[in-house]
Amino acid sequence: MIMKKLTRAQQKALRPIQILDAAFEEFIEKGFSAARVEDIASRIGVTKGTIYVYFPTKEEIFSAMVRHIAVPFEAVHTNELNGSCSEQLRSLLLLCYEHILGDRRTRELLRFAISEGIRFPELIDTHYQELVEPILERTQAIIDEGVRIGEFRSGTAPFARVIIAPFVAMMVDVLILGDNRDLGVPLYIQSHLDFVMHGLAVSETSGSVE
Amino acid sequence: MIMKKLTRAQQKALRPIQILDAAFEEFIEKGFSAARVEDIASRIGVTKGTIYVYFPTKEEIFSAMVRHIAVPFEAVHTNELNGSCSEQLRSLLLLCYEHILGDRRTRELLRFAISEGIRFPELIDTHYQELVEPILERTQAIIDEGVRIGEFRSGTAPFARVIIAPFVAMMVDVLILGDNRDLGVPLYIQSHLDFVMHGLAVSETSGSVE
Amino acid sequence: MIMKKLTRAQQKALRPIQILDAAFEEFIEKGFSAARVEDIASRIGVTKGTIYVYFPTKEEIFSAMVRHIAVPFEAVHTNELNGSCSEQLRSLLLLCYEHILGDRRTRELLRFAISEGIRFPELIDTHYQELVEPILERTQAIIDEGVRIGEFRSGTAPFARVIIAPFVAMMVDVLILGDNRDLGVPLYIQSHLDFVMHGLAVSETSGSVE
Amino acid sequence: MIMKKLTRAQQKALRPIQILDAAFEEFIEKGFSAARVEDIASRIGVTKGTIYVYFPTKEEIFSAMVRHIAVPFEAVHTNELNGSCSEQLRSLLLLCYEHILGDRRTRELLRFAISEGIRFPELIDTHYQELVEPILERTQAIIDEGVRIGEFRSGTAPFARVIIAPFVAMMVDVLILGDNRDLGVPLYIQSHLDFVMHGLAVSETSGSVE
DNA sequence: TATGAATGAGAGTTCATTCAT
DNA sequence: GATGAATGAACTCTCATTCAT
Repeated sequence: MIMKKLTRAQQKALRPIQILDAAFEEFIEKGFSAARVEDIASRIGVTKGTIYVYFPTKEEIFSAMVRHIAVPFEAVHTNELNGSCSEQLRSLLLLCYEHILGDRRTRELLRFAISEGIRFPELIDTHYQELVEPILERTQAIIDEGVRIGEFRSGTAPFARVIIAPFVAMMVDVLILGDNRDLGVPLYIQSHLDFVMHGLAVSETSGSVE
Repeated sequence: MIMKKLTRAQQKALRPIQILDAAFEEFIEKGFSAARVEDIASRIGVTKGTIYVYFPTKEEIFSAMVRHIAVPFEAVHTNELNGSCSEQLRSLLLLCYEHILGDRRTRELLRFAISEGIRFPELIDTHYQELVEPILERTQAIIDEGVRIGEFRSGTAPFARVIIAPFVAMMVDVLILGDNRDLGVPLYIQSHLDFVMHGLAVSETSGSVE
Repeated sequence: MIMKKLTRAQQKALRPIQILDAAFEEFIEKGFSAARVEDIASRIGVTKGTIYVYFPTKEEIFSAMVRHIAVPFEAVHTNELNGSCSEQLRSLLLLCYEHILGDRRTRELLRFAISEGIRFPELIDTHYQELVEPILERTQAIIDEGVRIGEFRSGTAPFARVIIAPFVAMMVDVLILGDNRDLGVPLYIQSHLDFVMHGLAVSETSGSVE
Repeated sequence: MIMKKLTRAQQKALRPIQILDAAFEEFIEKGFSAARVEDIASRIGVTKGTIYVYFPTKEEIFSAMVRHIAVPFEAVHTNELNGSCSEQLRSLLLLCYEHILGDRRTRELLRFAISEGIRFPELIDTHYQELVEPILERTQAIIDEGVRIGEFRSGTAPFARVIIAPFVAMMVDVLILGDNRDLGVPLYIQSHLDFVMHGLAVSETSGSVE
């Protein structure tokens, strides 16, 4: 089963992906400027000259890497969400959390948007298009439906952003503290869901709060 | 009133601060690695050499700058919050929002924590100690009190983090998109507050939601 | 008549020549150092590797190219020159001018001698042996004969070099300005010939000039 | 009298000139592409970083060097030429020859025009403006006057270029062979002058030559 | 205190050359 | 014979840092 040697053609098709994966790690650790092309090369056991066979500049490596990791968060659209609107929203949020904790790529895209967005504006667009907007749209759709059928109370406009916010905040925590530390994620998620459900619920006693 | 010439002593006391302010701007725009000591110097009309009179290395400039901008978010502790727990929480959150929109320093500290935290671990500590923890503690205190006196429902533990989250998410948006774009902040804040109040309210009908 | 496919043997025999022709163009445009082996290859629709099948180093390509283009200026010896010595000289000079304007190879050899002669001393020898000396010898022979039979006046020694000089100067102009610009060549040639004839003529009034 | 140490200010004013002089030598020996910035630096005992304090790119060093060496050949205009037109022309040509043999700068400018003119078009302009045109203009002026007063015969138009040509051809010889070889310059000059005088002389016997 | 010329250790990039396919 | 992926040495250019003035 072990195939140490790939054919030339296989190797060639693989190289750009290997490079971008290696670049991903280096850029995360060092940032764009501090990352060295040679270190990217070392990670996959080639010399820096090889990198330049596939990409003309370090900038291009970075941009290509962003495109490489920014796979659209399709699950958010394709996943069939069942049950009441509450249940759908709950499923959607859980889907998001799984996505962070499992997929560094999407999470690190946020880091790049924050740290390199000024120099790579495309990054910002990519981040919003691939991650933020899909989630916001789906969320808002569920809320709207919930409000329409009377399952959720009607309220102030940009609800979706607020409802999604704890998920974003957790991404930030993971980015800063790393995913090996215990951030109390399960309890946090529970709290988030609990809160969302209460916040959206049609309640009689809430009239006087605001 | 115009004081064109400062005494030498004043000048001397001022320089480090000028440098750190200039460094702050450069590090935001370029990041630690890409920022040039010479550009920091240019911003205050001196030359490279002068910077090294006050700081031994670029690393030191960065660290000192972080300490310089990370003024503890004291308002969060000193401000007298009046009224019911709801009102106090509301005041606290509004205080936070004012803090983002008015004070780039605290906001950019978050950027540095995300972008340079790996290389400057102190940054992470600073960010949590100066910004995150004070807010969380005060928030939690209010919630606890609210629960104790029956104003808020009792719920799952890390409530404070969830309640603060929309504020964090907005910081991230401002970091990524800049503060000159219209991010719909007033409405967002209203939505956040509205949501928090409903989520914490003691409601009768919410029993079946989760 | 159309021969799209050459036999392998023909192809093989052709390649080195194709390469040297392509190399000639590249070396003219860029000079030895700046010319890229890959660009030479592109010109004939092959890849770098192919070049190295035929030539071991870039230096060798250059040297071989020089040998390739430095076809001895045989016309200058073989051409039967008829008529008086004046007429012969006139024919010889016209032959040289045709040679410049029609044949870039010889002309560019001069460029290489000037620009790369220091690093490729053989170039200098080649240039003198293939171009300069044949012309000088033939010229001097005609002059000597003219002087001997009293058709030309006798004069100072290195006449041939001086007589040939305008032709050299025109080569230089073409090298510098390119052969697409109008350099007034026909008139220049006329002037050159006119001048040579007067300069060599046995005159009575010229005694006092020097 | 020996001053090993110059003041800072003196040193600084000197540096660019030192660099350009060193660059001149390197560019002559190696050509633009093959010349190394580090070698230019070594020649004046500094490191390559120093070069970049004064010039932003190698291209700029080259261009600045060309401007540096291309001092207009003013002697050709300012020198008072006395005597008959023949004598003036003779003096002018001798002036040119002195200029080649004494001043490498002007001579090497011709080499650069030939070898790097394609990539640095300004070089060509400079060479013509600073060297070629001044000589041609002055020469033509003398010829015209000589013709006007009947000292020279009238002839075909671009006489000046032809008359100057032997001087150009000798420059080329020196460029190719170096100025340490014995090129028989004195005799060549004598022959050139002799030829020019005969070629321009008003002669009775020359009618049948062309 | 401030300067800025000089340094030198890199970093990005290029390209002649090799060699397995 | 032809390819082109890979190499690695070399080169240009950058910039944090030093230090004499």
